Amino acid sequence: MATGRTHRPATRSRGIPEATVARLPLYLRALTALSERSVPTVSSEELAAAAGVNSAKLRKDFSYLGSYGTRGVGYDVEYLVYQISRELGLTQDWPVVIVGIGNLGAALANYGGFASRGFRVAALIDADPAMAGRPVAGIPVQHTDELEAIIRDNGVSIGVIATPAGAAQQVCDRLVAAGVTSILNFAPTVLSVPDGVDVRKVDLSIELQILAFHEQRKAGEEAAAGTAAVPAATREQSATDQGPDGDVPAVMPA
Amino acid sequence: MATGRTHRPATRSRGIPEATVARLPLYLRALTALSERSVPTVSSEELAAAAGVNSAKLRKDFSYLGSYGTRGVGYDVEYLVYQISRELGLTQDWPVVIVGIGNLGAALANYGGFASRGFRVAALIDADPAMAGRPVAGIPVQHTDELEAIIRDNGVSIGVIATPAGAAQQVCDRLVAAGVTSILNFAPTVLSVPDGVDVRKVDLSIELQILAFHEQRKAGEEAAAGTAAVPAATREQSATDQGPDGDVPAVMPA
DNA sequence: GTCTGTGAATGGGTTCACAGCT
DNA sequence: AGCTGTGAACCCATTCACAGAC
Repeated sequence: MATGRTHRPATRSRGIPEATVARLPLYLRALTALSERSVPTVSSEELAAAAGVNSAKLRKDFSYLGSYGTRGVGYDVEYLVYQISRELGLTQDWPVVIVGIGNLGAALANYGGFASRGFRVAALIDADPAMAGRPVAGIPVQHTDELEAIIRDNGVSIGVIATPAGAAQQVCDRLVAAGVTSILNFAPTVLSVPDGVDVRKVDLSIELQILAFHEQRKAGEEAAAGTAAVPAATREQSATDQGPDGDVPAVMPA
Repeated sequence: MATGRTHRPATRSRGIPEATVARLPLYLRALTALSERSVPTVSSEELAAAAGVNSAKLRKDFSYLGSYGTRGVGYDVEYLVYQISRELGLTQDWPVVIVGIGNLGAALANYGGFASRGFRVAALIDADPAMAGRPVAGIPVQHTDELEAIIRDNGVSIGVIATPAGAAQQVCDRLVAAGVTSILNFAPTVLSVPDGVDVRKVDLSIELQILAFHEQRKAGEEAAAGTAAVPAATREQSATDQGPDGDVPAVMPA
């Protein structure tokens, strides 16, 4: 779209590196913001700053998708938005179910970022009969008994688990048995799944513990450096590369 | 504690790899579960399975902390729990503030995983005057105006941002100015912070987009492989190595 | 015999630096 | 002259495989 590029993807080889995949949503967000401001083109330097990465990495990442830029000029914003969306599979509609409608489940149901990027909350499911029928974010909560039917009827392939830890594996098993092949797990447990099913986890307390580690380190160094060697420097773009596994999240086909 | 080990940390060199740090909380969780079941020792193989990693990685990780195992036997559970806790800085109390008490903020406030691991919610802060005084998770919400005073009075160094994207940078600036040096950001924005401040981000929609990418890939391959080449295999431990930044989350001193 | 701790080998990802297109 | 695209170098992380401690 936009400037009619005549490129064919060329090296449409298999395999975009996992680390690159994990950054595509970041680029997409930055590009969407530019698009809304009607900015027509952007350089790797500018876009990298907006996404919080360095420009060499960004160019390398884009090189895996194809040659979508123009030397001496930069990237066409609209065109890139389209290419990345397509690559991520966001040009199609993904119905998702959220299981476990506590505070977190409700937060997820209300989260605008889903709907805006091709994800549609097909159903909210909770084990508590008292929740049944009650609407959350305009969607009525259904009972766990309906889980299998909901998955099948809506062709759901992505499930979100926001239950307590104790229930997570059981819910996971049922989701998988019913046909779900991608799971986003917020429960603090290691889920086991069959081959071919992807699991990504988000764990709030783990993130805090990692911060605590660095925080402790800072405190130690400060003490070691005499009294007040506050390094507090000038405001700059933070890199915070938490990538795969916190780290580079390599979602692997289990 | 437990079996009096006489080791000195020996190679107590600087620098545990970031990828290792990101896994320590995982090991700690698995160990805590074993501890509750009063299991005295555990082999690298068993513990690795419980944490969802392979045993070579686990042993290498532990080797960075020191030689805390016993060849031919395994690791003393209690002793390891203590060592990892200490390494992560969880033997001290970390007061945290949560800013933005919507559904997500409330979910975080109610999340048990915090309190159980040395984190104490020192205050909940929201910009909406209507929220002020209302208790969430037993803690009264305070108005944003109080932010600086709360940080200073409680010696808070870790802040959690659960506000809408638009408010996040501003909140971040105020937190940093007031003395916070570690931030966990749930708002879908890139935050810029001065050197010396760590930021980790958790982005729900990014995780879903990564899943969608793999989901799309699966669908494509399935189609390519004729009709129904469902690989669905036997239930096994899922690796799902999402490490740094989704990837290996390298929290870097910005 | 068992299981840890770790050098060596391998593999991915990031960064550098520049050739090549506009 | 400017900015992309990419080989090459570098660095970090994972995996292998075994020596060494129990």
